[in-house]
Amino acid sequence: MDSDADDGRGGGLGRNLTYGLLDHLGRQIVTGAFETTPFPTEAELSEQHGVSRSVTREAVKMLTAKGLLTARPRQGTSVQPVASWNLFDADVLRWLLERKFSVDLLAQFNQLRAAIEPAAAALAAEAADARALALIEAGFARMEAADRGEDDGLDADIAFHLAILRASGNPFFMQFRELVATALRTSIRFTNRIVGRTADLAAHGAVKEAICARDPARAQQAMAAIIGDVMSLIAEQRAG
Amino acid sequence: MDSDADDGRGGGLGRNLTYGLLDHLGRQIVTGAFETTPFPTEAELSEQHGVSRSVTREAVKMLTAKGLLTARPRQGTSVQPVASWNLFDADVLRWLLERKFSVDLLAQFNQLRAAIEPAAAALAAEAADARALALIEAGFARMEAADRGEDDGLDADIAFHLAILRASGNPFFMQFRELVATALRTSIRFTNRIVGRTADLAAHGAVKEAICARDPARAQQAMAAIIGDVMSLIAEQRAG
DNA sequence: GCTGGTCTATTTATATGATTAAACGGAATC
DNA sequence: GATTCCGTTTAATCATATAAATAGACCAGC
Repeated sequence: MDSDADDGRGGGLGRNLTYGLLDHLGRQIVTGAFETTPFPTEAELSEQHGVSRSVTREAVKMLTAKGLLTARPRQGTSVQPVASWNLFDADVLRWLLERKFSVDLLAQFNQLRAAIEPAAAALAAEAADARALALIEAGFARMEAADRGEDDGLDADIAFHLAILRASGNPFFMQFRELVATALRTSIRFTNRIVGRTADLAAHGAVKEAICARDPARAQQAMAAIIGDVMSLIAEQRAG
Repeated sequence: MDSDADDGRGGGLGRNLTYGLLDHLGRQIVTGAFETTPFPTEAELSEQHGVSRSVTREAVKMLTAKGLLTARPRQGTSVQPVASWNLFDADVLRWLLERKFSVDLLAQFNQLRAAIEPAAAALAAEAADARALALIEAGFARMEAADRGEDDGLDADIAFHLAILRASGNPFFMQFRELVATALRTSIRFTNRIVGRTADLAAHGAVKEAICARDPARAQQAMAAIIGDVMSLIAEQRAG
């Protein structure tokens, strides 16, 4: 308990010892802390972090459920290859994006967005009910307000994109809500000149209009333009 | 040769008591067993399944990590709303698809495939290396063999689609490999007349050719045609 | 020397108990 | 009526013991 290794308590994530350890180990794993050194045994983890074996085991089990670890008797606990990590777990994605900040990973995530969000916009144009449309319009209104300096640009942008994913009516597309929010929020440090620009406002408005007009093709195209714009800006950052 | 990802005992289900309980509870949750009745307490779970509290707690922690449960002192453990389930966890998806067999869910998953796989095919046409191309060709060769009755049609179909996702070079697209495999394998009972048909062979060949020719647009279009075909067949099943 | 089995040490897996902390209902209080 | 306080319930945590699994050392037999 006099171990100063886990003094980061009190943070929002440190809801309890298990979640604190989960977060700590998750970060360590994605930053490659155990690429050269073997993953500690239960006893070592417990001692290093000053917690009981129960806490250690439950944190390890959660990391196992997220695909980061595997544990076998006598062999010990070891980090799984990246291919088996569940990148669509919000915790895992956050750890990955927060680690060093990988522009490559952000670019790859936006390749995914380029596939997902236009399709979601098209579905939304077909299937959105009144409530979903209202949320999209509310999101856009916030972006307009942000443009006038009356709201937060990032929050407004996120709200708009999440509203469209929700309006798709497809639970698999809705699943990306948390991931997109995480990615946008985590990457703000790097791309804060990108989101919330005036240029975006027109493009977002075009998406909103197309969905309200029940025009899937136009909605898809307009959303593709937004993501394409973001991707080219990331490519610029990458080059220069 | 036979890369048995699943150990003899049904893929880690009966690997130990914790995984057994995890699977059992996961199925119960997605089938709605606790929609009316409250989720049991630790002590009740332990007693009902004849296992120790350690096993119970660790299984609950894994289900928590997958977004199915939440636990708080005094309030007990309770099932989370479906919106917070991690549908991109292979276990969760399998439980969902196996439960009753939901055609709606299968249709929605194929809406996702319609967004993902054409984009992956386009990326593959741009980025695939020699090894990735070889895997795609091997997958197609297996489909041809299956058409002659010399291989399993489902396995061949899965191998082909997974090879393209891998060839995209994007870890987020690769993430869908396990999910697509799970969905195809689980839905075979329902759609076994769909996969492995002769008509598919030409469409799959077109995708392969386009990727080998480094033609992203054509690869995307050809893949979209395949998924579109599957979707219309599901729609038929649904109607009739 | 090689082959095959056994034995042992190590580590996770499981069981069990006791204690602590958090959340909530409701009684007591103002 | 709102607030404070207390008791109950339950998960959270700690601690310890035993079981199971297995990698690697060891050993017998040929």
